[in-house]
Amino acid sequence: MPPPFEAGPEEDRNMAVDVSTPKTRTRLLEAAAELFAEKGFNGTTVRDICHRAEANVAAVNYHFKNKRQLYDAVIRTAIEFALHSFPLNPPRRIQPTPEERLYHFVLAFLRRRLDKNRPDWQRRLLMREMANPGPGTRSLVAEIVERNHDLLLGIVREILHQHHATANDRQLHLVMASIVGQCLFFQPGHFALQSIHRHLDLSQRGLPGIARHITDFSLAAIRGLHS
Amino acid sequence: MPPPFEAGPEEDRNMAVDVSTPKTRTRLLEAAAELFAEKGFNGTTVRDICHRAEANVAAVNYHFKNKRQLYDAVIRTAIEFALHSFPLNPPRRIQPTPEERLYHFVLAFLRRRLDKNRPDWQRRLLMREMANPGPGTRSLVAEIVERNHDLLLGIVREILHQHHATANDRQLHLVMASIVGQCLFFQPGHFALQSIHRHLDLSQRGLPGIARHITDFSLAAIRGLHS
Amino acid sequence: MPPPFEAGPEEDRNMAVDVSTPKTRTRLLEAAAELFAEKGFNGTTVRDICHRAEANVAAVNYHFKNKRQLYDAVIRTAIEFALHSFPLNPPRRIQPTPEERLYHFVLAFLRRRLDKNRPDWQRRLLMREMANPGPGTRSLVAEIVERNHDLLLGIVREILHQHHATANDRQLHLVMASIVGQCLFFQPGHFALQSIHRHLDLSQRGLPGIARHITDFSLAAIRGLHS
Amino acid sequence: MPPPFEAGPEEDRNMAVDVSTPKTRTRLLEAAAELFAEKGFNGTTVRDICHRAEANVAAVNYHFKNKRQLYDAVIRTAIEFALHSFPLNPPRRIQPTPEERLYHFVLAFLRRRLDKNRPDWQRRLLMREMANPGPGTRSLVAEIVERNHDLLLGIVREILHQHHATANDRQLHLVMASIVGQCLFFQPGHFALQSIHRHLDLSQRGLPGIARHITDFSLAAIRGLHS
DNA sequence: AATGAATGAGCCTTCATTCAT
DNA sequence: GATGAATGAAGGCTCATTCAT
Repeated sequence: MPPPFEAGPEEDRNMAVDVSTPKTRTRLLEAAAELFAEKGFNGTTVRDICHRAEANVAAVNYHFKNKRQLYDAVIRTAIEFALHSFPLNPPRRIQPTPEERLYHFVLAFLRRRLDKNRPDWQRRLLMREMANPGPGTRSLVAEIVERNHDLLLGIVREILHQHHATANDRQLHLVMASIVGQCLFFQPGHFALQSIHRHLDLSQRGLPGIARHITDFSLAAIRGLHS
Repeated sequence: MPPPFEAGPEEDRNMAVDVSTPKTRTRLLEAAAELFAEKGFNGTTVRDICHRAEANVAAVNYHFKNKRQLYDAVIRTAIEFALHSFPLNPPRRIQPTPEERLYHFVLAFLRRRLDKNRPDWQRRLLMREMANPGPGTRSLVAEIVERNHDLLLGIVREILHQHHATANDRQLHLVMASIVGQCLFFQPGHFALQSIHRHLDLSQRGLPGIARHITDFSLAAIRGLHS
Repeated sequence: MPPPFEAGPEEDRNMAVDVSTPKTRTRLLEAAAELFAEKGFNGTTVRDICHRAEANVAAVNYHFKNKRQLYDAVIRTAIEFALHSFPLNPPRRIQPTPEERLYHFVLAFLRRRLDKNRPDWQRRLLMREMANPGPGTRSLVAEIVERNHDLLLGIVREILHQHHATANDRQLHLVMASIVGQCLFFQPGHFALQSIHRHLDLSQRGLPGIARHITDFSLAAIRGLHS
Repeated sequence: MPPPFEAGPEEDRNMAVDVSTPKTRTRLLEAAAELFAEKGFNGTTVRDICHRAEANVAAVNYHFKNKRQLYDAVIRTAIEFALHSFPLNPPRRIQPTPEERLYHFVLAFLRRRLDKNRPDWQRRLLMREMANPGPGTRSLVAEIVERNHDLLLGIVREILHQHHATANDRQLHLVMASIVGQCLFFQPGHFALQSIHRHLDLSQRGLPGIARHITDFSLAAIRGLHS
C-alpha cells in the first residue's frame, strides 16, 4: 500500500531529495485533495489550492495542465489507495469455512469505510464522487463493485450449499442486498447513523463486534429462511 | 399531499388562472430544482435557471432575493414533500401485529425512496444535501431521523417481547441498524445497486416483494438470534 | 417664504386635507431630499427613496417620470427656498449708510449659510450641487451670483466714494473678493472651520458678532488702503 | 516633489524601461483619478477606468483588490502630492519679518490651489473628498489644518506684538478666519469666482499680485483695528 | 392615484488560464 | 522549474424603469 501522494517510486529513489519541502507537485495534490473534499470541485478555486500549497498561481496549470486534470489526479490517487487497503478476500493460507469468509468480507468492508488511519478527505472526496461520478470514475467503480459482487456471491452460494438449501437468482441477490445493506449502513457521515452512534462503538476497536453481529444476523436469517 | 410547487390553495381557487403559464415564482422553483439536482449549487448559474424558467435574470433576485435563498426554498419544498408522503406508521384503523407494522415500516421506507411519481430531482437533490447538509437541513433531518428511530425501536421491542426474548441496548440498536441498512441499500443511485438491479424488480410493483424479503429476513434473524 | 416642500398654495388651501399622511408626491420629495443630500445622486436608489416615503417602487416614475427629474425637483425646491430667505438688501424703510448696508449684506450672507432653522439637507445638497452643478443649476446660480455681485459692488463703491478714494476695477474687485471670502469661510462643513470653531460662537446668536468683525475688518482695511 | 504616480524611484532606475507604455498599475491609477474627479466614486465604473487605461477589466481587481481600494489609493496619492508641494513656511535662510512671512503664507496657500502644473483632477478630486471625507481622509486633513493653523497663529501674534496691540483669543481667531477666508475665495471652481474672474489675473503670474493684496488688506485691517 | 410583478442593462467581482520572464 | 502580471469570460446581483391591473 503506497503512501497516498507519492508520485511514484522513480521520483524519490536514489535522489538526495529535500524531504523538508516536498515537491510542489505533491504539495499541490495534497492541498487540492483537502479542499476538493471540503468544498467540492466548483467550490474550490485554483488560487486557494496554490495558496495552501504555498505554490504559484500558475503551478496547477504547469503541473496538471488543468484544474479538471488535477481533480482527476486526486480522485485517482484516492481510489487507488482505497483499492490497495483491506482486500476483501482473506489471506489464502488456509481454506476457511464460508462462514469465516463471510465474516472476513464484512469486516474488511466495514474497515474500508471506517478506518481511522485513512485520511479523512479521501472518504469525503469519494463520497462526493460517488454521488456524481465523473466519466473515469464510473467504470472504475463498476469494476470494483463487480469484483465484490462475485466474491460475495460465491460465499453466499457456498453457505446455502452447506445447508442443502436451494435459492433462485432473485432470492440469492436479495440475500446479498441484505448483507451489503447492513454494512453500508455504517458508512460514515450517513445521516441515519446519528440516531445510534451513542449506543455502538464505531471505533476501529468496535468493528469486529459489529461485523460479528452482521454475520450472525445474516447467517441466522439464511438458516431461518432457506432450510 | 400537495403538489410540490404550488404556493397554496388560495391562489388558484376561484381564479380563472392562466394555467398554461404558471406563475414565474413557481417556474423558477421548478427550473432551479432540476438544475440544482443535476449540477449542485455551485455548478448551477442563475442565468441557466432563469433561461430554463423563461424568466428574466433579475427574477431570481426579485422573488428570492438570493441564489442561496432560492436554493433553500427548493430544499425546503423537497423536504416538506418528502415528509407528507408515505407516513411510516400505518393507518390506525386496526391494531396490527408488530410483524405487520414492521412490514409497513419497511415498505413505506422503500417507497419514500423509490416512488416513481416523486419527481426525480427531489431524490437527487436531497442526496446532495444529505452529503453536505446546510445549517437548516441538519436540524430538520435530525428530527426526522429521530422520529423514525423511535418508531422502529417500538416495533422491534414489541417483536422481541413476543418472543420472550431479552436484548440489551447494544443488541437492540444493532438489530435496528440491520433493518434500516437493508432498506438503505435500495436508495436509488447507490453505486452498489448496479450489480443486482438486473435480478430484481425495483419498480413500484416490485417494492412489496422486496419489503417482504427484508421483513422476513429480519424476523428470521431475530428469531434465530434471540430465542 | 413657502415651506420647503409644498407643491403650491392651490393644493392645501380650502381643502380638508388629511394632514396626518401628506400626499405621496410630497413625501417622495422629502425622502429624496434627505437621501440625495446624504449619499448623492448616484449613491441613492429609487427603492430607498420609495421605502422611506412609504410609497410604491413605481411612485417615483409616476410622479416625476424619472429619478433625474425627481432630483431636479428637489434641487429646485432647495434653491427657491434659499432665494426667498434672508434677502441681501435691507428693508427699504429708511436710507441706511453704506456701512450699515455692508453690515446687513454680510450678516444676511452668513445667515443664509448658518441658519439653524434651515433643514440641514438643503445645505448638504446644495454643497454637492455646487461642486458639480447640473445644467439647470449653473445658470440659476450664475444669476444669483450676479445679483449679489452688483449689490456688493454698489455698496463698496459708495464707501470708497465717501472716503474720496479712487480705485480701479481691479482694486475694486479685489476688495469685493476679500469681503466675500471672509464670509465664505464660515460655510458650514468647511474643513478649515474645525480649527477655530472652539473659539467662536457659530450659532445663530453669534452671527451678528462675526458679521460685525468682518464689516469692521473690511472697513478698516479699505480706510487704510484707499485714503 | 515626485511626479504624481510613480510607485517609487527603485522601479525605473537603471532599467531600460519601456517608457512609452508605463506599468498597468500606474495607468490604472491615472485613469481612475481623472474619472473619479469627474464623476465621483459611484458615477465611475471599473470598466471605464480600465478602458481608458487600456487594461483588462480584471486589472483593477488584480492590482487593487477593489474599486474602493483603488479609490483610496488615488486619494492617498493626491493628498501626498499636495503635502509635498509649496511648503507654507518660507525657506529658513534668513529671518524674515512677520509681514513677509504672512505674504509667503498667503502666496503658498494660493499656489497650492491655483498651480497650473498640478494636475487638475487632483483639485477636483480633493474638493469632492472634502465635501464627503472618507474615514482615512478626515484625520489626515485634520492634521494638515492643524499645522496651517499653528503656523498662521504664530505669524498673526507676532504682527500684533509688533504693533504693541493686544487681542483676546476670539479676536485672534477672527483675524485668522478673515485671512484664510480671503485665500479660500480663490479656490478654483468656486462659484463666486465667476463674477470677478474677468477683472483679475488668476494665472500663475497673477498670484503674487493677489497675495500682495490679501496681505496688505489684512495688515491694514489689523493696524486699523488693533492700535 | 397607486401597486406589485417583471424586465434588461449593466456593475463589481471572481475565476481559470496564459504569457513573458 | 517556477513566477507574477495580465487576460477574457462569466457569475451574482442591483438598479431604474415599465406594464398590467
